[in-house]
Order: sequence, then C-alpha cells, then structure tokens
Amino acid sequence: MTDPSKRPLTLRDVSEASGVSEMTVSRVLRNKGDVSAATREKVQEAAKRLGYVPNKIAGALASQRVNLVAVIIPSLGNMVFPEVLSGISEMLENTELQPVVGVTDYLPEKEEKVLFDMLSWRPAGVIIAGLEHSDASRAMLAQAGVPVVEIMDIDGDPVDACVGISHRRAGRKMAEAIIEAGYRKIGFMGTKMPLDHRARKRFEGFTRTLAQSGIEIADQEFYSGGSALAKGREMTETMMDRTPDLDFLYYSNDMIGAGGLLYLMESGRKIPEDIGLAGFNAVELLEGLPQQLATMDACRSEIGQKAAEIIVARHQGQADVENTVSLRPTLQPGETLIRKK
Amino acid sequence: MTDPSKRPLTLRDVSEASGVSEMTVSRVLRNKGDVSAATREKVQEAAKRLGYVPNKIAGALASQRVNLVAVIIPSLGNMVFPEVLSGISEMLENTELQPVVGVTDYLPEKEEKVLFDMLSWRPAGVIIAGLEHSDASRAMLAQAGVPVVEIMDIDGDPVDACVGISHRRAGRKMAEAIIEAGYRKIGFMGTKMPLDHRARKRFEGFTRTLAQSGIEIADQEFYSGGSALAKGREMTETMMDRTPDLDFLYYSNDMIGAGGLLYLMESGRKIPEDIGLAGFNAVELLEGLPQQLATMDACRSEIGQKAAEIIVARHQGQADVENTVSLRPTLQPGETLIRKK
DNA sequence: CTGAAAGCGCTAACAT
DNA sequence: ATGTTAGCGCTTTCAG
Repeated sequence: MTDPSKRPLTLRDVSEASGVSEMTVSRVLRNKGDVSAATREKVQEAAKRLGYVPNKIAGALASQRVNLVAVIIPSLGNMVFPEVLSGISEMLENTELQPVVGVTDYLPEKEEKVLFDMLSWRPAGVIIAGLEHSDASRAMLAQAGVPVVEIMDIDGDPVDACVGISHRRAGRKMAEAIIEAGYRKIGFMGTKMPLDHRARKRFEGFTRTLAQSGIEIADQEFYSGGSALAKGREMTETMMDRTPDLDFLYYSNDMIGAGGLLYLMESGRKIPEDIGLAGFNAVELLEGLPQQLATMDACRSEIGQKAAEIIVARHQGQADVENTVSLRPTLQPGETLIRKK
Repeated sequence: MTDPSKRPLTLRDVSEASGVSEMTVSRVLRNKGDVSAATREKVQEAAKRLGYVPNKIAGALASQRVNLVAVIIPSLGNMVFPEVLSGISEMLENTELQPVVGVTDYLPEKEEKVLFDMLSWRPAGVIIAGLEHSDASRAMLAQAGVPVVEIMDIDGDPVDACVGISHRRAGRKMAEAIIEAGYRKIGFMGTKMPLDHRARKRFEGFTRTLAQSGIEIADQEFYSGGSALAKGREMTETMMDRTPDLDFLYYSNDMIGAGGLLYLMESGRKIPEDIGLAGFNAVELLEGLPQQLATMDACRSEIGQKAAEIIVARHQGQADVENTVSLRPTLQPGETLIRKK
C-alpha cells in the first residue's frame, strides 16, 4: 500500500497523456491491428512513463477471453506436483496461456470449493489431478465449457480428456518384477489411502498380481503425516520386528522407501540378497542415497507437458485432439531389486 | 470442453429461472443486504439447479474489488516455499482473500513479468520473496496501491512491509556456534549464489564473523542444478580430498548437508568429533537421517502467516500495522555440532 | 425488502 | 490508420 492515494491508471490516462484515442492506445498495448510507428512510439512512451498496468479484469470482461489455465492439485508438499507444474509451465511458456494453481489437500470438499472459485474466473481450461471427484465437481467440469484434462491417472472415466499412467498396471508390473526376482514374503507400507486413489490403485494392482501367483501380502503398515523419511524408518522397524522373515518391502513412495533403506542398512541387513526394497516415483533424492532404491517413474513432467499440450490445442480450436494419453512408467531396479541369491 | 455449446450462465438466467430480479439474485448469492427467506430459497434453488457459477470478472470490475493476494516466489521445487505458502493459506483460510502463486525461477526479468501479469489482475495485496528487485519491479510495487509484503529476508530496504529473518545474522550465529564449539578449519559448500541473495547474505555474515576471530574459510565449493543430495556427496568428497584436515563443513542448505553427512558416515568419519557439519533450513527430511544434522530454522511457516496477517490487516483498513517483522531463527545443534573433543 | 438505472475499464464491431 | 459506439456481467446507488 505504498501509495494508497493514487488510483490505478486507466487506458484513458494513457490516452490523454499521449494525445491518442483510447482505442488506438489499446491497439498499441496489445499489438493488435495496424498502428503507425509514430503513434505507437508515443503511446508506448506515455504508458511506460506513467507506469501503466493494463486492467485484465476489464479486458477479460470485454473480450470474453481469459488466458488462465486452472491447475488443481492435491498438494505442493509432495514434489510430484511441482514437477507436473513445471511440465505445464514449460509447455505454456510460449503461448498466451498461463497456469494458476489451486490446492485441495486431498479433500473432495476443498476440491469442490477450489474448482468453483477458479471456474468463477472463467479460465481457458482446467487441468485437475485424479479421476475421482464429487458429483458436484464433475458437474462443474462438464458444464465449464472449456477443455478439461484430468491427470496422473487413467484408470477411470474422464469427464473430457486425461493424461497419466495406469497405477494398477504400475502395481502389477512391480509385483511381477518382484516375483520374477524370486522374492516371496512381501510386506507393504504406505499412506493411509482412503483419499489417495492412485496409491490405492497401485496397491490393488500389486496385491491382485501377487494373488495370481498364490502370494499374499505377508504384512502391511500405514501412516499419515510427519516426516516421510522418519516414518519409513519407524514403520520398517515395526514391521521387521513383527515379521522378521520378510524378504521384500514395497513402499508406496520413495521417501518412506528411503527411510526404510537407511534403517535396514544401519541394521546390517544385506540388500538386496537378504531383503529387497522398492518405492515409487523416481524422485531425484534417491540419487544421493547410499544404495539406489528400486522405483518406478511416474512420468510427472511428461504428464504436465501433455496435459498442457491438449489444452493449448483445444484452445486453438482443434477438436480432434487425442482424448486419453496413457504414459508408461519405467521400472528402475536400482540396486535393491535384483534376482535373489 | 465437455459442453462447448452451452454459453456460461449469467445472473440473468438465474433471475429468469427464479422469477426474481437480477439485483436480488445477486444479493442472495453474496449474502448481502436483507432478502426474505422465501425469495432466498427460490433463488438458491434455481442457482443450484442450473449449476450457476458467478462470473468474478464482471463482479470484480463492477465492485472494484478482487479477493486475490499475489504471492511471488522463486521456485516450488525448494520445499521452503511450499511451506511459506502453507503459512499464508492457513492464515487466509478464514478470510475472503485467497493466494495466487507466481514463480520467478530466481530470474529478475521473470519476476518483472510475473509481477506485471499479476498486478494486471488488480490483486488486493502482494507478498513477494526477497528485498532485491529490479527498478521496474520496485516501481510497480510502489505504485500498486495495495499492501506489499516482502518476505524471507529483512536485510535491506523494503518497499512497504517486510517479514523474515536476518540471513546475515543467521550466518553470524552459525559461525559463533562453530567457533564456540572449538572447530577451526572450516569449509563451505553452497549454491552458486549470484541470484540467491539470502544464501549470499548468510555466507557474508558467516565469513565476516569467522574473520573477526581470525579464521578464514579453508575451502569452498559451489554447485548448481542436479540432485542436491547427490551434489552434497560429490562436493564433500571433492573437498575432503582436496583439504583433508577440515574439521567443519557448513552447507548452505540441509539437502546438500544431508548428502555430505551420508558420505562422511560411509567414509567412516567420526561425527562430530572428527568433523562437524551444519546445514540450513531445518527441513523435515533431516528427522529420518541416521544422525541429526545441525541446522537453523528459517521460520518458513511463521513468515507466511505473519505476511498474510499484515495483508489482511491492511486490507481491512488498518493503517497502523507493524511494518517490519524480524523473526529469530533457532539454532538446532542436532548431533553434528557439539563441542569438539 | 425489492427493483431500476448507471456504470466499472476495456475491446468488438463498425465507421471514417 | 484511427476514431466512435455499444456493450461484457456484474454491483453500486438510489428509489420505491
């Protein structure tokens, strides 16, 4: 509030200062239509001198155009989502569109509120994490009248377009790799999942595939809140005490996996001979661990890029844009998921 | 673009559907002014049935009021900033205001662009990281006509209000603690700092204080990009090879510090007898490390809260709000900064 | 308690 | 190449 007195400048102020009509000033400032070099000069000088900042609210109302893309994600603390955002920003960089972020904290009611608030600004498109939404949210998305891309997950029924990986498949692939490597007594650790549908789907794909080989999860443990690394340690200790003969631990994310890894190394367990480990997400952090944790890349950056690409294409009027983009995560065995013995 | 045909609904549509004047519909939807329970009912029913989403663009233009607070930060990848954001969101939760985030990637030109773009939406306030801005940016902030809070840092000259810690003091305090603990041969590792003013100020405070005790940094190493944990390892290895008799390593952030810690433990160094370590930021991650790294809390969450508090107070017309809030980071010695011998 | 009229600051569509 | 006119969808203000 440095200068609370000064009313924000309007086009009119620039018009008067430059002696050019408002309309022409508007043209110059938007690089629209033909304007002589001379007037253009005058206007730009005046605008800069006054420190004019256009009022997009008025502009948007008049033109019925908003260059904002609503991006709705569960959390910023997860690192996964900032990376998706980077992908989006990158792709939007050279367009007129720009992302605006809303956070839901994994709460459907909050998602509903955030969505409503963002839609009330009439964005040019919506990118939203997940395929599970309340009825009200789905209705809003369906009625929005702009492109909607649901991201991260493809196991479900998108309102419009979707870009992501199959988490069920990811769980299945991991199970297959673990069985293939000869592990049999498997423990699972993850977040309490009622609202983390993707973690839940991975778990489902995982257990189902094990079941097909006649294997049942030997132990499991869930957490919420706190330092993931520390939780990974704690849960691993708890579980190994409870079920000492486990020969593999599957973690629903890399951070708790890293905690488990550190714990087991300190306990003197031989990895991966004695016990194997795997996480999920391929976070950068893993590169600095004493041993490379097995993981699976969730294609975070590509998801963001592809989603943004779809929004841009649709925004430009292309109707024939692909509607579902299924990305394939790659298994990175690292040094903790290797044929047993 | 699920239903590209349907033009977004307007107040008028709700008005017609409910048989109530636009004005009264507007009143109901905003809970403003007195409306009889009966009409209120009718209107709400109609609005919900139609799936009406108010147009904030029109509303903002008419009322000259926008409930958005621009929050401009260098990066989302740093974890520091999401935490500041949480503090802001938390504080704004029960007000009519809501944060909108812009990211600068530590680039002054991008900051200028982001600021310009955000100001063109006429936000109710601005929270922006750092005290160093281009002349153009400072001018925009000064002219914005809304409260501006510069955060993270207080060593400098705020445009309006500011909330943060003194990074010079933080560097000094760490130096004092290290000297006090008896370490003398000190190495420093950090990011290449031309644009990270806060890291630079910590470094300055640190070296200056050492100098006063006649100590000079014995070795230093800088990095950019890549996995911070891995970089911490690499740099530490490089430095210990080059200068084997170092007895303390000060890292400009906890992630590289953690990498260094893991590396040194693997190398069989006794910590903190043999060599001491410290980072900066008190990130949650540290809780899961095999040994608790010394660090200093940057008061991230409080900074966000306080900044938001100032915006809210000013927004409500309080002119007498404190202008500079200096928070005091606490040194957490952990297990890696303890009296030598 | 409810309604009618007059803009908010800009741009689309038409002049000139 | 430049200017004029009429709104965009809502809220403010003032009348009932």
